Amino acid sequence: MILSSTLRLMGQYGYDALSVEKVAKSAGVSKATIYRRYPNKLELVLGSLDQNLYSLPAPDTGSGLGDLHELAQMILSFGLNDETRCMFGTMMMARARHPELAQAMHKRIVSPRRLRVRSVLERAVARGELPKETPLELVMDLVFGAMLVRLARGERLRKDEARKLVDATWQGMGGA
Amino acid sequence: MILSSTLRLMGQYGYDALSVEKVAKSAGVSKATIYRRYPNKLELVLGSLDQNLYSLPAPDTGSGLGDLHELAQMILSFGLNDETRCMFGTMMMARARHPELAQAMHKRIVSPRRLRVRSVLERAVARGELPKETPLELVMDLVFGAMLVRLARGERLRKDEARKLVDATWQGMGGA
DNA sequence: TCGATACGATACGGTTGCGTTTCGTTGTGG
DNA sequence: CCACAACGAAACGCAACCGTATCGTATCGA
Repeated sequence: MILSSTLRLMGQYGYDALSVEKVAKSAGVSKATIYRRYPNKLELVLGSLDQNLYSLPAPDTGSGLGDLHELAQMILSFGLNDETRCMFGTMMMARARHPELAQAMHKRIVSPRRLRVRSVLERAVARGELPKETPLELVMDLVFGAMLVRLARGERLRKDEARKLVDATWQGMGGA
Repeated sequence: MILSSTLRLMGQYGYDALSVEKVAKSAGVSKATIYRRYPNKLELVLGSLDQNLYSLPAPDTGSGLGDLHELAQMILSFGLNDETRCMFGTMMMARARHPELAQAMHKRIVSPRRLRVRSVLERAVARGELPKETPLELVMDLVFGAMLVRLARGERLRKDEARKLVDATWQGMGGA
């Protein structure tokens, strides 16, 4: 409860504006209890990241392009909200003043999702749907990035735009 | 001096961790002087954004693809630093709790750059290098987004990756 | 029943920061 | 030379927050 409240409030306020008092009140817990379990605010937040790690389903439509579309729709449905924006903003800001936090957020939030997408792409390469020399990191950056930049601007990505985005990236990489 | 110091410290600390005292010390000015000119911290920051607006040069290599490469290299050289990351992080976080600030940052930092890229793309369409129905916003999101996501992860984009990125986007959009 | 452990409520000290106020100083125009 | 405006230095009240400490209570096993 403490950790999930922490995570939720992180998505609402970000690290700087998150206070242990808020977590305590939100979790229905005394502040002392929090400090008995976590030595300080940073460790509390790190703990909350360790506990609840986001995940992405692993689509398997039979074709790499189909899988990519599936993933894009998933992200579109669940990953482009205010909490995600706040999380990413916090991660970007944290890299300068709380590198530990930025690293943990990357490890727990970004990496798992990227691994999912990477496995989809690797399967596509193994099938011969994408050239062997395809720069997979770049493909992921294109897809994730386009969504992230929309999120940053506070504008919604439409479904047809997401489709076009994946198609263009796929074709631009020489996909079959 | 006040406004430029504010802008510089914004790129260093972000909005939350920016303090008027820091601005005063950095600008060699009394805190009272700042409050004589700006009613509060938010207005001070908004003023600093109005004063100094970032810009991008307008390349003209003769071909749309060449222009895009030029722009990408520009962004790569000057736009992917810690300050930019902090600014973007602040903008993303601000959208929830200081919409005014997020809007101002978008207007002063993001929009000018996007307009530059858009004019390059429109010229390419006019030349027939890109299809008339090309979704220009999406093209920009792909290019900017891929760079932004690298910035968010704290990883550097290599020059050859930037080239590949632009090439793939161009080809994916059916560019000539 | 008893002792240990965890807990909630609460207050505390210390720090930081916002925005205000006071007061003495500087400088500039008339 | 003087009046006035702008300024710097410094202190202030106020609030938020971090992390600690105190104390009374509840729970639970022996």
